[in-house]
Amino acid sequence: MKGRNDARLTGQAYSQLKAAIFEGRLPPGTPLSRRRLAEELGMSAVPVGDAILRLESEGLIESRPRAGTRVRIATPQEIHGNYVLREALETHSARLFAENADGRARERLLKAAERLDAANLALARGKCSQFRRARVERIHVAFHMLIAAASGVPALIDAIERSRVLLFNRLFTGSLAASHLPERWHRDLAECLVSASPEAAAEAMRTHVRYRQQEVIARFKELVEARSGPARMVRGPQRRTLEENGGAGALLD
Amino acid sequence: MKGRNDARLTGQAYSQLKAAIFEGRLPPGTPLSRRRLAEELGMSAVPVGDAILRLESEGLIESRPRAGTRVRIATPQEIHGNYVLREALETHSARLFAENADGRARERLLKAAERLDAANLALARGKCSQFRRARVERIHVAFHMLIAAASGVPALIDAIERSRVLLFNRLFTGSLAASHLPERWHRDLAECLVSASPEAAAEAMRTHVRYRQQEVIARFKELVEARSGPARMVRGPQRRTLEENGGAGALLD
DNA sequence: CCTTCATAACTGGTACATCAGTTTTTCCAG
DNA sequence: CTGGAAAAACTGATGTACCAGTTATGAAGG
Repeated sequence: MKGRNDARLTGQAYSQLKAAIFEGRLPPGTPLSRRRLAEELGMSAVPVGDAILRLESEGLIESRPRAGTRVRIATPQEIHGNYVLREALETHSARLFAENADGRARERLLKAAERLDAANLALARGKCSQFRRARVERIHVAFHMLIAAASGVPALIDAIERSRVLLFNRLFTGSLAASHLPERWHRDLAECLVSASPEAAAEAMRTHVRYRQQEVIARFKELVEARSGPARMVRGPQRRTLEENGGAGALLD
Repeated sequence: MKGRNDARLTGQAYSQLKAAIFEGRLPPGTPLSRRRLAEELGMSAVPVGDAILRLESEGLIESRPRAGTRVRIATPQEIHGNYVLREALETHSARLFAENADGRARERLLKAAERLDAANLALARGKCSQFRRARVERIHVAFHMLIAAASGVPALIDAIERSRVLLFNRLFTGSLAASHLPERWHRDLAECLVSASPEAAAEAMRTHVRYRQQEVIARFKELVEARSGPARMVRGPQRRTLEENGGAGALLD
């Protein structure tokens, strides 16, 4: 996803904002002011605006003209839709992997699956610090991108990355990432992708995605219900929340 | 795809540029200068820059920092990749249609298929003026979007629209849109989607997409070979091409 | 005629100032 | 206190000016 523009200010603003959103330093709902961000990032408002435009087109941010910009808050419908999209993309990705992947790629996938299952198990046992969850999530993304990469089709790889980005943001910042998975969950999937027919691989991936989908949506709903007691985040002053979340420090690496 | 920003200057620039690209008034390779465009559109360079940024993120335009912006030229690999992506998305879309679509949607799809086949036939017989091709292409898009819409999942619908947008631009401006299709091509597909099982519907769509993919890529290659005689568009002054393509008029509706 | 290289023209990137619309706060009447 | 209107503060949108990097141009030398 990185481009030639990362050297420019606009690219810096984009990267830093994106990272801050992913790592939970700017949770969903946080207001983002161009001027404020420009000041904290040490640049003018224009490149910040460009970065915001880009993040908005990726769905991480929403902006109402002349009325404010904020980190987007996901609805259950959106999460559901995102899983539908992922089912389409990753199912095909799995099929292509089973068809085309060479020996090296297959070996690497098996190893990645082992690592991922181990990390998930460790996470389920130990405590779920934000840092550890982020690390496991990175491994998880790497696993799926390994499958996608075997297709050799940039358009497909980008689309999968994009859909994951959206989901990751929503889930991670909503503290939904930590969930108990079957112990050999990814390993079984990987073995199927490596040795079964393309159709079987696609179906295995479909099952995989749908399982997660149901689990995540169930958790999300219960989370939403739990926090909807005093009907929060509906009214009230929502300015200056950036400072409350750590101020200038929230944007540093 | 349209948003609240269409009322703003940035939205106007976006819409007009997009339309001009689609309708062939700005063929692939045309250099786009912010200042020049700003002048012709009667606005400043900033909203034009925002529109360009947006179009770039959609893949219609490419821009090298401080060295120029131009309408993107597709490579055969990109076209192939786009069809791979479409196979993933539309296959799933067809499956969902067969699963979920209500009676009204099924009826409308059958009618749309009839209309599309008729239009294609007429196009194959008559002459292929740019205007007529554009019209048929609109019907074609509507047909596929009808299938996508039945899923009720915005993320999927947008992804399909986006992938079509890219392809349409590349093909249409490359004068590849006109091709001879089997007479009942879309009608058979529609009937399968309407009455067969989800799996059969998905497979029918897969065949459909792959058929077009092979056909289009073959034509594209022969087109590229045909025009690569004097090794064109490699060197030579490429400025002021906007004026050559109709000047200010090229951006009007 | 072809290459080389300096210069001029043009490009996108950024800063700053200002405009117009929205939200929050303030303050006064009830 | 309450309600509501006016004003203040803030927001994104846009215009203008300028900078730094790239490309085209054309003159000078082979």
